[in-house]
Amino acid sequence: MGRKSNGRKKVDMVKIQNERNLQVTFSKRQNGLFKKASELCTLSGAEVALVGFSPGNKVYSFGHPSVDLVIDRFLTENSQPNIDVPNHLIEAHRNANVREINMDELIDKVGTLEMERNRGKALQRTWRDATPDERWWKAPIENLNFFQLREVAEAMEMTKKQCEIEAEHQQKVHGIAFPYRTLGSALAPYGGARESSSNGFTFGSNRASGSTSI
Amino acid sequence: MGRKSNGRKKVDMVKIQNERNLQVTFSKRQNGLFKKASELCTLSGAEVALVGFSPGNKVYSFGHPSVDLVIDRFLTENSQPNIDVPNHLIEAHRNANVREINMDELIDKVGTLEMERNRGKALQRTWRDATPDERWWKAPIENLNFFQLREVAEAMEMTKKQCEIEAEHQQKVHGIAFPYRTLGSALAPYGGARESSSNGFTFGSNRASGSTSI
DNA sequence: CACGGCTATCGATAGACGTT
DNA sequence: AACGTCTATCGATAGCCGTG
Repeated sequence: MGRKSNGRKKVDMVKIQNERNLQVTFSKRQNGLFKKASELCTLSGAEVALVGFSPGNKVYSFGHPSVDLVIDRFLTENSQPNIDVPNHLIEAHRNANVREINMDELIDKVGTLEMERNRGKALQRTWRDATPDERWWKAPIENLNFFQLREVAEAMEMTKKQCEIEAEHQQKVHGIAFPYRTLGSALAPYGGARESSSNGFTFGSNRASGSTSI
Repeated sequence: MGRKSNGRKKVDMVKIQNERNLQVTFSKRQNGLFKKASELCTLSGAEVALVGFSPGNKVYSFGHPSVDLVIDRFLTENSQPNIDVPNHLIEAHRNANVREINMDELIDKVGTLEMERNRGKALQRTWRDATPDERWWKAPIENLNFFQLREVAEAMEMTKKQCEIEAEHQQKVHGIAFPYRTLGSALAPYGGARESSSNGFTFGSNRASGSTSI
């Protein structure tokens, strides 16, 4: 009986010429790479940041605890030797310190996916013909993949943490109590308590190809 | 006769407890991750930067064309407040059901500022008069009053819950566990140690104690 | 503590095809 | 164009042992 597939075949480690295969391969390996990074973080608790640009120049990134934190740390601990990164960028980035980053991350995470699907080029051809009113802005959370969900959840956790800290501060100053100490207890979708690890996941955020109006 | 090895065995995706195994696994997977990243670059010609800190806080990195170049590009393009989209996200949620509205609330209450980072258009009306370069970087949570914080926290809680539910669903479908019950290690500790970086592979050597942190 | 090597498995994915 | 699905393989690696 004819097999439905000849199965995987070895491939030369050279740039793929076939445009279509390149796209598919990039997509698959892209996910695989993220997964690997994620697993490494989970298994060893290491901090990892992964950023890159697809063949189409779309940005994609992954980070644990977050891309910004890791990059920041990297730049910081690496500033001694020196680096090419313009100082103003480092500073700008640094200004987005922990507290702020969380919220930024959150927004990024949630919006990122949709962003990628809406912005620039992609929008022009991919979704232009499709009814824009029902495409991307349809189904938010539902469309996020597992890793993205984790990222979102974590981003929220961290942000909330900041909220609590900030609230606690305000309480000391204004004397108002904050009712959300350990919200974790508020929900119980799962049976038992779980270990909380974390991973970041962010798909093509901004940027379109060189022809965009950016 | 007696096998020299029982062969590979499946391993749970949770932090490895055995210190030695953790070290070995990190080392192996670390190499694997780099290799994957490298292959992705070769096959698709994508630009990738990978930086991280081992459990022992040693720096390691990989980059094509180089870590610095990619990070630089990432920071640059990420600093450009000219991406537009989050809008849709909001509207999408607005049109959606209750659960999503939470995210709306969240973004509405806290996101305005941060969103400038991703929306050039919004910038025009809300913060156009203010120096964009300092506006959206500054003050997110700090500027919220107690009650706003409460709302934010609550919104996040509900949204997170949705994430968990959704994740639970995905777990059933994809068989991936969702490790988010309570925050736990959302905020990773900051160790010290630096070393290395740039082109190709670079492994951190021996640690340096001084921590730079923020 | 970081690697090199070995074996038996587990996991990732090239190809082909279908779906949104 | 980006993803999901399926099959047959190829590649990565857990567990062990040894070396620098």
